[in-house]
Amino acid sequence: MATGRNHRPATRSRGIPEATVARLPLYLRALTALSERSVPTVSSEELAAAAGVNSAKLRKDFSYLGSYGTRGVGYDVEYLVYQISRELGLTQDWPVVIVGIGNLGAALANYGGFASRGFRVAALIDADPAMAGKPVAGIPVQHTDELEKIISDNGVSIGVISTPAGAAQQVCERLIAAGVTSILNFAPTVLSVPDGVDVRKVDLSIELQILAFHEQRKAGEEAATRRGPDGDMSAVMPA
Amino acid sequence: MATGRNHRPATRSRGIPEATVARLPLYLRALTALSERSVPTVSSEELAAAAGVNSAKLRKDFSYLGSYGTRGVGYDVEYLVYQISRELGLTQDWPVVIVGIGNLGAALANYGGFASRGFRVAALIDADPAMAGKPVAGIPVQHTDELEKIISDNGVSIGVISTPAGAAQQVCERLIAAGVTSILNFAPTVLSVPDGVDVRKVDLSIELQILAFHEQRKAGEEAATRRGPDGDMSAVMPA
DNA sequence: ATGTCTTTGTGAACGCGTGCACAAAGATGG
DNA sequence: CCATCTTTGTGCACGCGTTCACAAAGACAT
Repeated sequence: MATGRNHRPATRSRGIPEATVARLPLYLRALTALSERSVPTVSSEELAAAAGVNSAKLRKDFSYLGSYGTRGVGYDVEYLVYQISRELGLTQDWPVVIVGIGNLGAALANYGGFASRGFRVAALIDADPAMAGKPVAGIPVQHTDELEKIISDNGVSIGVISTPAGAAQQVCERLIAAGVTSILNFAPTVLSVPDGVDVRKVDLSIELQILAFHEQRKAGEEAATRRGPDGDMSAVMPA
Repeated sequence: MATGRNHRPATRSRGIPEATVARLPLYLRALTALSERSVPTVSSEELAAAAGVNSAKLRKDFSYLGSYGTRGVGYDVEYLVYQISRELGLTQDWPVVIVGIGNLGAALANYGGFASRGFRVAALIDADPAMAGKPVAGIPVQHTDELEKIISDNGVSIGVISTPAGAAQQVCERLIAAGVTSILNFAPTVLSVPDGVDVRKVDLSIELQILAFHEQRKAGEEAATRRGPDGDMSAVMPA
């Protein structure tokens, strides 16, 4: 059992760096917007600005996918949309299940971004019997007892966990046992998963705490300038 | 106007690497759990396992904060909880506003993790006049017109954006003009912010797409195993 | 056809983050 | 007081990711 996020050594699959993969959806979004405005081609500079990254980085990212640009002109928008979609596996249909239909789970079920790009909410699952049958976002909630059957019947390989922290690990294990190999975890816990299972974590509280750190630093910066960078903190030190 | 996430060069504030800052909340959570079970001390090995990281990494992370451990024994749980809380700025109260009270915004307002650690939801703001006054999570929703007044009256420096993508940039600019310097963005857009403002992005759709990429790779792997690690993919290449 | 101009693709250097491996430090027992 | 044992703190090497800077490639005008 490997613990936590899958930090596989040398994650490079077919030579595409993980950092690049993480940016592809960003490019894809910008390109889709251009495509809807019927823009035929775009330069690395323009696209980089739209995606909020450095243009050299963007070109290097694309170079991992192949040489899809034309020098002196730029990139063909439609072609690039197709190539990135294919690379990300969005040309196929990905059924997902959402487990834990509380406030967050319901919000996820209603989130339009899921359905938009190849992802289909195959089922909503909750442990509360009172929820069973109740429709959320037009999909009836099913009870946890059905979990294994739902996964195998629909060929689900991606699961979303939005349960309370206490239930997450157990749900995770059941999902994996039933055949799920990718998990998006919203519960504030570290999940232990076997090798070969990918976990991505979204933790609202952690994001806020990171912001608080920087915020505090900004606030303390003017005061710290007085007597050097390392203010004396001995007053607050306990015995 | 810098575009996108604030990738400040040399983000190290007081010598604490950004990667370490991102893990501190993880350690804090594990330590809090230990504290509640009245565990007095913990070794780097144990704590690392609980947080899902390498023990060497954890020790190096703590070394940036100072020498808070005792060789041969481990770390004092209570003391470490205090030190990390202080470092993250969680010993003070952070009022936050949530702008955009749709499904996601409501879920965030109800999320317990916000209130738990020094974060207080000062106000919920929505552009829909029909929402005004309606209580969500016990807090009455206020109209966007009040945004500037709310920010300055409450001394808010952290804002959460959970509006549709189209409204995000405009909301962002109003927040910043009113005094907000840290933003947690749930809208699927790249935000342009001036220097000195921190933006963190949470994008559900992007996380799913990254999972899909790895999922697709796994699916293609068995086929690729036949003739070496770098399977020839020309069959699926379009003209 | 040739020259100019634009934009891509990439070699190379640099910096950050990670993990190993070990010395130093302190606890504990005799 | 000394020896042993545990666990921290860190020097060092390595690899990934980012960025610069430029040569190669192609479009386009003349």
